[in-house]
Amino acid sequence: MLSIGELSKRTKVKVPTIRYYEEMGLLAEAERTSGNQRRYDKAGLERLSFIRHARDLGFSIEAISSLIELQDHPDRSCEAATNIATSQLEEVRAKIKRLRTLEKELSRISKGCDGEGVSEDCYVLASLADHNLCDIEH
Amino acid sequence: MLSIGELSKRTKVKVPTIRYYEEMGLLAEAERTSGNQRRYDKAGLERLSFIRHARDLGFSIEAISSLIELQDHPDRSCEAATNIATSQLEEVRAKIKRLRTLEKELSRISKGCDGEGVSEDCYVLASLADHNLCDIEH
DNA sequence: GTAATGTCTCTAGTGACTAGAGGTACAAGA
DNA sequence: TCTTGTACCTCTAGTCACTAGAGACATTAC
Repeated sequence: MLSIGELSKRTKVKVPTIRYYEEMGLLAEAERTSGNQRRYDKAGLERLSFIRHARDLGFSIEAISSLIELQDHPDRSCEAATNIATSQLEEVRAKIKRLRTLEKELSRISKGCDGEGVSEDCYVLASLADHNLCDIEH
Repeated sequence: MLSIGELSKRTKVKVPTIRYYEEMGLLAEAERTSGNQRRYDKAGLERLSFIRHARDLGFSIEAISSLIELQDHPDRSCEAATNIATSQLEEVRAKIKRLRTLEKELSRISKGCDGEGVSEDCYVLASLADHNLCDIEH
């Protein structure tokens, strides 16, 4: 049985975050010692690893809740899991697209000014003040 | 002179957000009518447009504060502005990089399961449970 | 037995807003 | 001039996914 600190080290999830996940219902309430401290078994470790991995991939707590629901019912169709993963993928792609636009614009703005002048003539500030100076819609 | 609602329409910044920016010190405290309602002039409109544009480009409130400081002191070197823009660009690039990794991984996971089986055999769930099934470090 | 470290609960803070309650001001039409 | 409807005011609390800190108790190593 692992203490919360040991579990934290193994999963690289911080101690308060583990407690937070328990509060949010992602982790089952842990067993306790006579002194009221949490103890975790292999199942707890695996579930936390699952959560951590899903969070790393950007899934929301809510999405992870749904995925765990499915995990706990191995007989259910996995369509829902695939849907969640697909919509997460779409979100990621949309974010990338938007960030690429920002990147272009920022790089153009940054290049426009060498930082050697005075702020009155700064192209960075001028660009931010006047959207018409932008090449791209954003 | 514009009411807060008119300013909101022109800049596409929501009314409570305008009040929030004032509270955060991004916008100067607006003039008031005898009945205590905010009124804005051209300078207010321009400043809010600046803020909105910078927020659209992902600058934090804090970064925008610094940029406004510079705007208000046209004699200062614009090096700081260029630095802020450059570091924002770097952040955007780092985010894109990370999201691309996620995209690859999610797309691989999604493709691995057609959603037609039962969750016990779902590749999406298996992948999330076991990081070793991942191709890429993330 | 004692000291150091770990753990407990609870509250509050983060960033950038958003929502809602309860009350007041303003503009347009009768 | 009065009324009605909309806009506006302040204030508090909620969002997401944690993070920080206080003050008290438990465990472990020596």
